[in-house]
Amino acid sequence: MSAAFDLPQIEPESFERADAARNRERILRAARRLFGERGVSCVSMDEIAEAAGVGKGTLFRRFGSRASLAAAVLSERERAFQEGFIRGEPPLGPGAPPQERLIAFGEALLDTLELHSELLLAAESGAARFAHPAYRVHRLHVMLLLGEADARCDSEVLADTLLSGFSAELFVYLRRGRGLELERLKEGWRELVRRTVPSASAEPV
Amino acid sequence: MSAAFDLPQIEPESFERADAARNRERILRAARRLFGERGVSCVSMDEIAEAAGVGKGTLFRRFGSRASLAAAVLSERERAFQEGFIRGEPPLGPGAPPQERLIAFGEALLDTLELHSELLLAAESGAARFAHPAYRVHRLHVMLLLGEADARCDSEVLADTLLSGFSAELFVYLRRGRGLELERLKEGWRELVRRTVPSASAEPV
DNA sequence: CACCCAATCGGACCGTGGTCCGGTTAGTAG
DNA sequence: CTACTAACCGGACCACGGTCCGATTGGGTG
Repeated sequence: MSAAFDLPQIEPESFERADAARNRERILRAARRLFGERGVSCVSMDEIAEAAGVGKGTLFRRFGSRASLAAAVLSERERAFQEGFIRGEPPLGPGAPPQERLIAFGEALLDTLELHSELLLAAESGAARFAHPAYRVHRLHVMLLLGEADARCDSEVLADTLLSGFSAELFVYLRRGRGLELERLKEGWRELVRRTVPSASAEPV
Repeated sequence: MSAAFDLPQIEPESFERADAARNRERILRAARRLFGERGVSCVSMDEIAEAAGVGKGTLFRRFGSRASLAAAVLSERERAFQEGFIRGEPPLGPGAPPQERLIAFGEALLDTLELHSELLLAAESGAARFAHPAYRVHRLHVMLLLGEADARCDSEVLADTLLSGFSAELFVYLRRGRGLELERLKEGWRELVRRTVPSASAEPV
């Protein structure tokens, strides 16, 4: 069922020269440090390159764009998160009814946003969000749960629509701009899922 | 009920010198023309300024940012749209049950996106979307309809969540990136509203 | 060890969105 | 008509993300 799940993670490409690997590590370390010290939005790519002791060309060759670098910094956490909802314990992982898993999934996304909204904001800039492999994994996961719960819906469209509520931009607006509590957002998500997705105990057609 | 609706539209600020007004018009005309001729994303602010016969400083003083200029170009259409759902005919305007109005509202948003996705993409860049007065009007409208249909929900959070499905970025991704038909998106929206918002004929608590 | 070439490096370079400030002008008061 | 000032004008200027290409070097081969 949920096989074929060897994730398109962002990895060191096939074979990498020793100096290239060393530079990737240096860059990631420098980025993590500067982002942590001064806030993601206050660090330029030039500064990261300099702090890493590396040319700007190298930085962009390795990571392609600012958004992509931010995503790379987050990739460890993302991998753990994916592990959690693919092979972890219920209700996030397999075993619980799909409605509950969906609720847990959204709550976990909100927790991630709460911790890393700045980085996610950078990572999603432009249309980068939808291009990123992680988004496809999330979408597939939600689609499967939706299909499991209710075969009648257009799970493809519904999955993207539901996920759009977890954009970093919206989160920052609601949380910082409007000052809403995290718990309130979670309750909103629970309520939305309860209304949208039939629970296991509901009518079986 | 839905009084206090004198919209915070983007207007010529209070009093404007004659040359300032002339320049605003020139800029808008030039922007509309260039956007139409070459595509929004292929026109720089420098080019607009030059085509309008105006300095760059003037352009930015008038419109503040690229996003804001794009929004101004769309403001006429937006005003007509607002007219439609505030004072127009049912089912978009007042008179129809809230569930139907909500469906019509979303379909109209999707039509606007279909026609102007490029401009909207530019207008929403950054967090500009939530800052724009038009967004607040849309949110208020959805909140009122939600409250009318079902007092028990957290209409504030739900309104923002539902509206997030109409971001230009998501639309472009679904429509161009994934090639989904417009009608399919509309059907997805209808289905979502049907599930989320109780119809008039449903249980009145 | 010497050779070689593909991969990598780094910093000069570009176009962009956005800011700044000295000079200019519209509109008013006398 | 003149004088005055607040608002406006324009283009030089800045920092940033991203590209390019000549110089360099890793590391396999004979």
